[in-house]
Amino acid sequence: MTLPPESGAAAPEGNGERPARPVPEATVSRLAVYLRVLGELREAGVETVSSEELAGASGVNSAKLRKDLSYLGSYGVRGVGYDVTSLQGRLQGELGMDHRQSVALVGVGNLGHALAGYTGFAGRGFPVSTLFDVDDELVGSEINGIRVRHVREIPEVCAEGGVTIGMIATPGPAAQKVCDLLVAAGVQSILNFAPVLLSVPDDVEVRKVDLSVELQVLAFHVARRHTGAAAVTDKTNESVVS
Amino acid sequence: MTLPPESGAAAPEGNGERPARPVPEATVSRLAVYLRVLGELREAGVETVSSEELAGASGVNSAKLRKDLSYLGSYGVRGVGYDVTSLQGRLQGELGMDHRQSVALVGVGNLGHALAGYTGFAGRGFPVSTLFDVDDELVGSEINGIRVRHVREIPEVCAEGGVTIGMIATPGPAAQKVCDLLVAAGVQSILNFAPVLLSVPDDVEVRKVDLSVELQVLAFHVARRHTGAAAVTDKTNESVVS
DNA sequence: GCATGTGAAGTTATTCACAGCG
DNA sequence: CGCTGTGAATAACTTCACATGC
Repeated sequence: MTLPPESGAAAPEGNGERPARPVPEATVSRLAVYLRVLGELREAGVETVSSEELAGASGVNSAKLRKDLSYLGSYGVRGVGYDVTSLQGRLQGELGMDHRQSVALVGVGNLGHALAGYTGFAGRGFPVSTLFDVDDELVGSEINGIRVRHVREIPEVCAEGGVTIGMIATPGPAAQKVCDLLVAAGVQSILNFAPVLLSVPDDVEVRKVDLSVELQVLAFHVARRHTGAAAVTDKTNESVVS
Repeated sequence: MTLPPESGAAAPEGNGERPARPVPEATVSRLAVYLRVLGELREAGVETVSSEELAGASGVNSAKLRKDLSYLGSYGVRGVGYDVTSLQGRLQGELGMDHRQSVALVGVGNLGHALAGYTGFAGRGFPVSTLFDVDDELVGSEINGIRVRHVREIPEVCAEGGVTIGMIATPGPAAQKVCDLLVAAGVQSILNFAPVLLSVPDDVEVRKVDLSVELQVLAFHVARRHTGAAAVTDKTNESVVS
């Protein structure tokens, strides 16, 4: 039985905003992608999409998309498709965009500086509200209009500012210490760019972005091609063939 | 039948360096992590690790680690563990680090600039050898000692330089065009930071890093906690509990 | 008629648990 | 003995295929 543990009263509507469904982790990241695509569609004036179209624009197949959306309940119209605006709203709610999200970034070095200025975050509902660093040269300065504060201020500032998400872009050796400070400040979601494994209480969610790992996976495939082997077990490909 | 499809004529060589095993995609990214940890261990003077230790330091459980390594053949000693140096060498080979990898980065804006200066790449065997941009202000200048060239030069420069991996850090709208140029130049592995779906021939491997998606996944979990729900189906957690 | 929503089947990945070897 | 290596069991995820309902 692999079926979604259907949590009791389904309450299709009324205004029952909460089927309390257990969304698979793999689905969550795709929902974020669908949400971006829906935004583009809406800007383009599209009012309705079929699963086929939305899936195509998101790089997945339509069955997967429908299954993903089914975890949120039924929001499509048979024979027609999905209303772009209302599906967008539904996804925003599901992905926590109706709560205010406030992001703190620790480590304003090379990468951190770029992240602080990355317009993609604010544009997508994740304004970086505070910057932290240990470097006294930087503390007190402003980057992209945001003042850099000293790492030791993390506890107060994060609590005051209602920070929900912390990003760590420090050198590896500093990351755990910073992480501990964030956790102590009540931050329960952390995006870690430092190439180290963070230890956290298990009510804290950590996601790691490791750029070297990404390159290494690509290098593996380069090597495979030269070895002439059929490489990997996988099958993930809907790319448009030239 | 889940067993490795054993690809026909196995060992062309004398000393069986290649079982021609089909490494699962999920395993590949973890191998990259193990490789990093092994490097750290070696620098710390450690000569032998058990699967338990290496797994702990990598954030996975030991059964998974052993299974992962088993795809490369047997390199451990029962009752003892793995020799750090030789396992490191084995992984480097498997991950294509014995081929020369040369990385081209397209888009030297906010994020691209940071990537160009990211020491983690060169340090881990992925020197960024060439930068490209369309901005005439940038073309001709140097960043981190690397000259910025015009995007239209991609074909020649990539071919000459033997570029094996392309990184795209342009704004979304430019990404597909850049991607086409890279592909035309023979680049078969691309790391895409632009928030768009790239179309490529299916002999080209694309990996996408979407920072907003990462944040959104975290936001989802933030929202879940406030909803008090048991959230997700998943179970991916080996974080050290405080 | 047509596209959604979903059980059921298939595939891939993880974990268990223990045989086998140093 | 202890720790590796691995079949067998479990779980997660994907795809199929079709009944369902607009």
